[in-house]
Order: sequence, then structure tokens, then C-alpha cells
Amino acid sequence: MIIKPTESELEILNYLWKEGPSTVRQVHDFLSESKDTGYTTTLKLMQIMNDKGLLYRTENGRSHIYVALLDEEETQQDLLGRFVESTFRGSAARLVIQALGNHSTSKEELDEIRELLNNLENNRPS
Amino acid sequence: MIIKPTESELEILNYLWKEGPSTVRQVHDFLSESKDTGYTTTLKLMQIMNDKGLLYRTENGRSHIYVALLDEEETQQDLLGRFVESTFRGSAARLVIQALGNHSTSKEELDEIRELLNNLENNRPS
DNA sequence: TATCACCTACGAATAAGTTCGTAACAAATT
DNA sequence: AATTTGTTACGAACTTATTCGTAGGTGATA
Repeated sequence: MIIKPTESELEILNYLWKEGPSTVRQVHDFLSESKDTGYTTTLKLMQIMNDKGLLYRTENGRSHIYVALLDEEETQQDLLGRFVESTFRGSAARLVIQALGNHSTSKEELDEIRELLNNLENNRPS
Repeated sequence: MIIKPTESELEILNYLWKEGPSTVRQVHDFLSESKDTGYTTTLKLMQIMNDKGLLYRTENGRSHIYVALLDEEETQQDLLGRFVESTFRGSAARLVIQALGNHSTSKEELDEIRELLNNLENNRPS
């Protein structure tokens, strides 16, 4: 799937990835906490996403239950690639350095990253 | 400056950050290599960016020389913050892991990251 | 001097994304 | 039975970004 979800679509996908199959009502109630848009806006967006093939839905009484059809990691990977390209002119290393330097990260996460770093270095000659 | 440059604006900013003060012609010639749009499109974009305060320009004979008014690192930082939020639900660590795992990074860069990691861990109790 | 090349200015068309109002329907409540 | 509540459908307005055509000017060239 080579689709780039829009900003609003991504918010919806994030909810579905985290919470699993959900109704428009559930998605909207969540989005409302941080956003000030009407119910029909969320509804319309999810209908469009359904048309585009980003979501799949099944009937459930008088409402629908929606599921994300895009894979979370795959989508993140794709967006990350574009972002590195457009914002860091292709340098993933510079992005990583800025990300680590300016966002709080737990010791566990830092250890996980260090582990990854060791693996990378070992599997890479030169 | 709390401005979010658009995709096209960022392309122009990237050129100006890298190459320094430039004319529309220079910017356009570069963008043309990877994009298929007319000269007046680039011109219009840079005029709009000038109006918005993203660029500053000085007269130079019958043409203009443009300079980026946004700071490169500051802008990257801002965009990175948004990106982590929208695409990785706020987890910079997950972004870093995906970035390191899927983009080729040189040994020198890996070392630099490791160095940074050590500093972070030292300056962080718990 | 006439033409050509290169520049700016800017209105306007196009495209993409977002938002909402209204209609229609069914179930639940009074 | 009438009203309220919650749902989908969908057209249309609005907003933002991108793109280009055309006009107008100036200097170099034929």
C-alpha cells in the first residue's frame, strides 16, 4: 500500500491501531478531547477513508464498526522515510540525534537503542 | 517563530539553508532536477514566502536575492516534534529505533549517536 | 531600432483536505 | 402515538496549497 494518509486520517488510524475496531462514536469522543470538530466531520472522514480503502467496516446494528487496513509499522516506516527526506535531507542520523537530544526518553528505551546500535555495528563491516 | 512551512516551502528552505542566499533562478534550476514545474511557480512560492516572513530579499540588478529567515535547526526541531506526535504518538524512542533500523547510517554516525547516548544516560539519574 | 532573453507581479484556475448542515431513518423514551 | 436520541449519507462551502498564464519591464543582441 503506497498511500499517504493525511493529518486527520492519521489521527483516526492512531486511535484504531491503539484501540482496535471501533465505531465513529468512539473515535469521535476521543478526538473531541483534543479537537473541536463536529461528529459528522469525523463520520465523513471515516467514510472517505473507507472509500479510499484505508478502513474496512462491518454493520453492527444501526452503526458501523471500523478497522484499520493499513499496517501500523509499515505506515510509520513510509512516513518516516518521507520525513527524513523532506526535513533532514535524507540524513537519518541527524534526525536521530535531534530526536534523542530534545525529547525525554526513559533509561529502558535508551538501553534498547544502545542494543540496536551494537547489532547494527556488528552486522556492518568497514 | 511558530510557523509550519509547507512541503514545497521546505524544499526551497532546504536549498537556501544548504547553498545560502540565492536567486529564484538558482532555486528553480535545482528543484527542476527532481520536479516538473514552471519557473513562475517557484517564483510565486518564493514571493509568498517573502510575504509570510519566511524569506527576506534584496534587490540585485533586475532580480532578487533571497535569504531564509527561519533557523534550520529550530525548524527541524519543530517539525520533528509534530512528526513524533502525529506519527509515533509521542514516542521519540520508537521513531529512533525505526529510523536506525531501516536507513543506512555510516559507522561514524553510529559512533556519534552512541556518544550522545552515553551523555544522556550520565546526565539522567534513575 | 527591433527582437530576444530574462526578470517580476499577480490574478485565477485547480486540487486536496476539512468542516458542517440537512435529510432520512430507526430505536428508545415519554 | 408523539417526541427525542443516535445513527448514516451526502452535497456543498470553505480553506489552504500549488500551478500556470499573461502582462509589463529592462537590458543585451542582431
